[in-house]
Amino acid sequence: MSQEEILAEKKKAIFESTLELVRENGFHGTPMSLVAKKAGVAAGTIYHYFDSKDTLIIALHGYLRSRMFKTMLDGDDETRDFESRFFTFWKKHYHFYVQNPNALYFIEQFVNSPYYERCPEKENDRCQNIIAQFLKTGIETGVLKQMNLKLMSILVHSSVVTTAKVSLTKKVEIGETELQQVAQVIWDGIKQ
Amino acid sequence: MSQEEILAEKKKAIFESTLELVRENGFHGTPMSLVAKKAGVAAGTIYHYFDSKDTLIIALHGYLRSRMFKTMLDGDDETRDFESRFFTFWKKHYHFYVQNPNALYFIEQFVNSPYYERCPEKENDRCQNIIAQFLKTGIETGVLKQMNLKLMSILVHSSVVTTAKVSLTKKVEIGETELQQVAQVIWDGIKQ
DNA sequence: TTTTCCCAATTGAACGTTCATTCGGTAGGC
DNA sequence: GCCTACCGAATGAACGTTCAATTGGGAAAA
Repeated sequence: MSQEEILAEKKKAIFESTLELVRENGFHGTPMSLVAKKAGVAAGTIYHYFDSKDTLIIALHGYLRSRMFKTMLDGDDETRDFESRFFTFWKKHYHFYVQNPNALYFIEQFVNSPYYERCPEKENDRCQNIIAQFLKTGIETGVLKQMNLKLMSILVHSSVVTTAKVSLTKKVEIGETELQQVAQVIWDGIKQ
Repeated sequence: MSQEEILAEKKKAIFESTLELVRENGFHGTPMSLVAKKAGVAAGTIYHYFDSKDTLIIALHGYLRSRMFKTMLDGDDETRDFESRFFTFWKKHYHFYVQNPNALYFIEQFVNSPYYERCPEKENDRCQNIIAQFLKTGIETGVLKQMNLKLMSILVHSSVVTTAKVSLTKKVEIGETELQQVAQVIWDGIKQ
């Protein structure tokens, strides 16, 4: 095993530990000592990889972003018609969040906190960009309404996030029927 | 001025102070000493009204809820047709959030934090209930799609919140046109 | 091949600070 | 004289961060 892989492993352990603890206890309820313990490293080790707690949290956010990015890209069959591509797309995003609840809650906490202000990638939300790029073709080909692209992307994205949160908190049982219904609502809303 | 009103004034000052500081610095970046200073009271005084910092924050959340509740109820003209009532309703909600950004950000931080788990009013979200009650008549009269009421309410509510956040962060300039557009997307999505 | 040396990785106890909370005391209305 | 509202310095625990010490693997020297 190479030096680099070991390095990556420790870093990853710290990330995973932080992710879980922040989800459970929030930013302020997550002491570095606990992060260290859960990650199986010494407290000082964290500071070998990150300058401070804030840096760690901002880095974790970036790490989650890129993981999400990778997951969300593949599996799009461009030969199919735009409508069914939209539904597949929407549901895939939904499932990603449901399968990664820790990431969802961390990110939601993060973007609503003052951390987000200081976040370098704030402007270039790649996750939003993936959606935007997809919707763009829909608008250009006249399948979707003429509308500010960014605005439409955010609306679609927020519907996914909202539905995932509803599902995870079990406020409403989300089966295949409900999933289809919600996606349909958004589709009917944006289609020309 | 009655005893009660004086009491209300100090309490309110503490609430407002907390609200502003939490919005700016997050929960963990808001020490009680600062809350006290900004509210113009002694640190100990806060503990005359609240058992702990957590209690204060949960109480503030309840306080904001009831203020929102009051604001959002009035101004509905039941004689008009359902569609235009929906648009007025949607926009009124939007404007409330835009005019109370501190409340919006506080609540968004709150509901995504572990505080929310321990929140007694978690189940009975009155704000969601107002929306639900309104949409209910729409579903019953066949103007809206047949769909889980709670789910529809949450979707509508989240679209309002999302749009307000977009507007406040100026990611997209939200004028009357854009506002109408977004409301239209949601309306087209839920209408029968 | 063996020995030496170096440096990055790692440790965890110790430090200094920050912060929530406490508490003894004052003021004033009833 | 009692009770409620209020004060703010003092307290002690918790926490982020530091640092002197240790390890181990690999490169350079022998």
